[in-house]
Amino acid sequence: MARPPAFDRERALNQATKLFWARGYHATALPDLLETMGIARSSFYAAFGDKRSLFAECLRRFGRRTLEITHAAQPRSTDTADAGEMVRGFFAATILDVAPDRLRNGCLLVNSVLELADTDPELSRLSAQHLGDIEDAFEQAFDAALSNGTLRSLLSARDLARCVMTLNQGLRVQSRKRVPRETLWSTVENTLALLGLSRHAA
Amino acid sequence: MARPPAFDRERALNQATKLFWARGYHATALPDLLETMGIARSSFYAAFGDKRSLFAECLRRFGRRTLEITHAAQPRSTDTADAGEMVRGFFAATILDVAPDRLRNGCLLVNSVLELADTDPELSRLSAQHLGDIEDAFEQAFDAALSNGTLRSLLSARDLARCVMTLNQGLRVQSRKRVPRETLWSTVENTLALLGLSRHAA
DNA sequence: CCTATTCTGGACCAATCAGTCCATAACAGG
DNA sequence: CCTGTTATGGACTGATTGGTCCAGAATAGG
Repeated sequence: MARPPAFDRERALNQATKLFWARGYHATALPDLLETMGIARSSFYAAFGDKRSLFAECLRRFGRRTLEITHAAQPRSTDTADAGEMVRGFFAATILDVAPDRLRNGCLLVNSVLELADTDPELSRLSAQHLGDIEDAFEQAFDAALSNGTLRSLLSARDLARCVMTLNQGLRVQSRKRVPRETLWSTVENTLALLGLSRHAA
Repeated sequence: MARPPAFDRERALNQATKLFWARGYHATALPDLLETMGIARSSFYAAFGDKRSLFAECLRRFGRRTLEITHAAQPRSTDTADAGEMVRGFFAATILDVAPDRLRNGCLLVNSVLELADTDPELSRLSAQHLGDIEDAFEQAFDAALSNGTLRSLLSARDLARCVMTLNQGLRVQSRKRVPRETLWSTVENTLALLGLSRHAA
């Protein structure tokens, strides 16, 4: 019994995420958001409340999606899980199987942690928390792999997960430096081999 | 034969760097800069030209200083150089021997690469270039160590340097997440051991 | 003491920022 | 077809942005 919205909410959020991802929070102006979202000012405030709220929602969506990628990278059951394959799958999905401009943008969560650490600690902490969720997923995989013997390591599951996440974050910085995909991937291979997460290495 | 400046240029630059370091480029407003620098608006534009120029100068100073730290971490002559000690020294200087708030700010170069990748590619590239200088310093050290036999590795000097820089950048992200110093350091130890850069490990 | 030169404080500017408001348009149920 | 309800477009706001300008203060050389 009312006028229906003229825009697709999901699509609008995706477009907004793209822009925040590329430019960051502060440098993304409202008029630009409105344009890519294909939405008028008042509709924007009615539907999303706030620039900051919109950003928080983009962050959550991005975090959720990335966590899904992480889980999807572990196809088999826990018993036969190869933790190395999971990590490799994660990096393949986010480095190899990704459009050039997406790769260049790095990771929205990493970008936001850095940008907002001082300006908006709450949003920064939210980003960090999503990264923490991914780290936890890795830790669980390592824990399982250490238990069932498919992985042997001097490091604990937690330490392994931390190393992988540090590697990940370092790679996202490299991405924004426009380091070519192949170089990123060779860093992944080298590091995974050293961590004992590669079947091809010592 | 003229009125002398009423502010200390070096000190003003240091203060400006601090602010940029904590908040980033976009979120640092001119009035805040003027206040911490202890300088009036017109003097600012006379002395530094521009907000952007000032930032570029801060970037150069920061890059130069960090490169000095990198070189200072390699005390001995090239022949007996222990590349592992150099890397460890670098991380000790920038993680252990640093005030809490500095640690929390991460690295100005890393922060700027990410923040300005899309908004101001030139400044981003400038930051990336300074990081590249540091990477080159590591590579030279590794090259020397591989030559004189103090270091053996499956990886090339270049690959090693890339791994160390990726580790470094990952750690700077962790810093801004407020991961405690000890945790950062244990990641350093773990990774260096795996890279064969620690005398205590395999 | 006077003058040439430089620096300083603050008024001022246009542009842009995020956010509000309201008259009107578009639909759904009766 | 009418009415109640929601969405839309765009005018408008006050605050803040980076940057300019100029009158006057401070100094050094003569």
